[in-house]
Amino acid sequence: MNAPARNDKETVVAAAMRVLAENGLPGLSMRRIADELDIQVSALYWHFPNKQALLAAVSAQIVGSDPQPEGMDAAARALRDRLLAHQDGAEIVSSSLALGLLDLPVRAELVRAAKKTGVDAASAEVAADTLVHYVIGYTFHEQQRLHAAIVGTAEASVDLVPAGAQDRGDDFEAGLAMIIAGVQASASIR
Amino acid sequence: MNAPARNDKETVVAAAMRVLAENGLPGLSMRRIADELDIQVSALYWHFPNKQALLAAVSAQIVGSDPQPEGMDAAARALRDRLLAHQDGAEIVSSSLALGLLDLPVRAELVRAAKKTGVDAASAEVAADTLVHYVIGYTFHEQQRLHAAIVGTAEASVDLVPAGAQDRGDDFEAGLAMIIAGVQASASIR
DNA sequence: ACCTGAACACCGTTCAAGT
DNA sequence: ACCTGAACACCGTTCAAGT
Repeated sequence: MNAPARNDKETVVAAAMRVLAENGLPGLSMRRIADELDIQVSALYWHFPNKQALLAAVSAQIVGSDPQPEGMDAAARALRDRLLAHQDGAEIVSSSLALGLLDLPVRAELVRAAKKTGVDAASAEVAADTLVHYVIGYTFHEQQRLHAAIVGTAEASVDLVPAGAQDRGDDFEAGLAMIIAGVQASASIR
Repeated sequence: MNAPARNDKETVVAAAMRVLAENGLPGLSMRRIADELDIQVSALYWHFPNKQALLAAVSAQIVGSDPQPEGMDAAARALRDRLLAHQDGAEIVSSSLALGLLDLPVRAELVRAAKKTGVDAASAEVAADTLVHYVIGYTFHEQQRLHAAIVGTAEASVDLVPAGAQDRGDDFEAGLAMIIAGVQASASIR
């Protein structure tokens, strides 16, 4: 009855986002994405050369496009919020980034903000990368624990979760403040 | 001719380390480990409940046991060296750690060294975790790029690799110094 | 205590062929 | 330009049965 499915990169990525939201990264298989679109798995390979390329497009969607809040702290927090907004967001972005398949829009703002503290250009790049590694590493860890808590026996009392989440956020802020203090210390040396 | 294979956790982990060294994490399958030991895959499940548990034992081997160098910088460098000594070491350790299946011996020394700078106990924990996230995140990124460079077309000129590796190490040191400066700055505030 | 053999329910990727 | 259908070479995990 329906006309045969006609998709493009955009609709494929949108389907992948839906599968990710429902099944997480372990459930984000090419077959499940194809099922979501009511097409054969092999059809996906017309749109993307392989799964990593598709995941890179998903990553780009997760980290969003240009308008970034100003300042190292706000930019770092914005990245963290984007990652937290999607199941296993940090892990997906981490691997796309490591494979060099993803440009992180927030990095430019981190470099800009670091320079404003008075460090030289090379140090600003280092500061940006250090912050990115911290935010992704911290959030990855956090999301994995969340996943383990869900998969593991549902023994954790429900009312401990919000309290734990608050602590996690506080620890994130404390570590972030430490790194920013380090950047500023590097600036005042010169 | 041979007596039937009789293994324990130790020999299984040793076999896994050999498979990892030769094939990397993507090639570290239960079947390949079983082949290395000349046993059936199912036999591995007598020794470990699942693959993640086996990977946690591999991770423990990678990060080594107790004697750690003193000082935040030396301890962080020691962790990095351990990760770099094994293919995909950072990725394996990262996931075991996130799943709460691995104790990092170096963390205790990082906490101890942080306290020596004069920060309070809570800040010392935050400092240790921040450093751990940085080291693992940085090294993960580095090892993935290395892998991508090998898999990708062998177009990169060979003489650029040592130079690039040196730059990577320098950037690691610069970021490390920044975080440590941040810890010391936190200490001098109080 | 440790292993075999067979099965189940999946994977990513390729390729000729269709419209 | 986009999709089907079928195949290839794999996965992790379970389970009854053997010694």
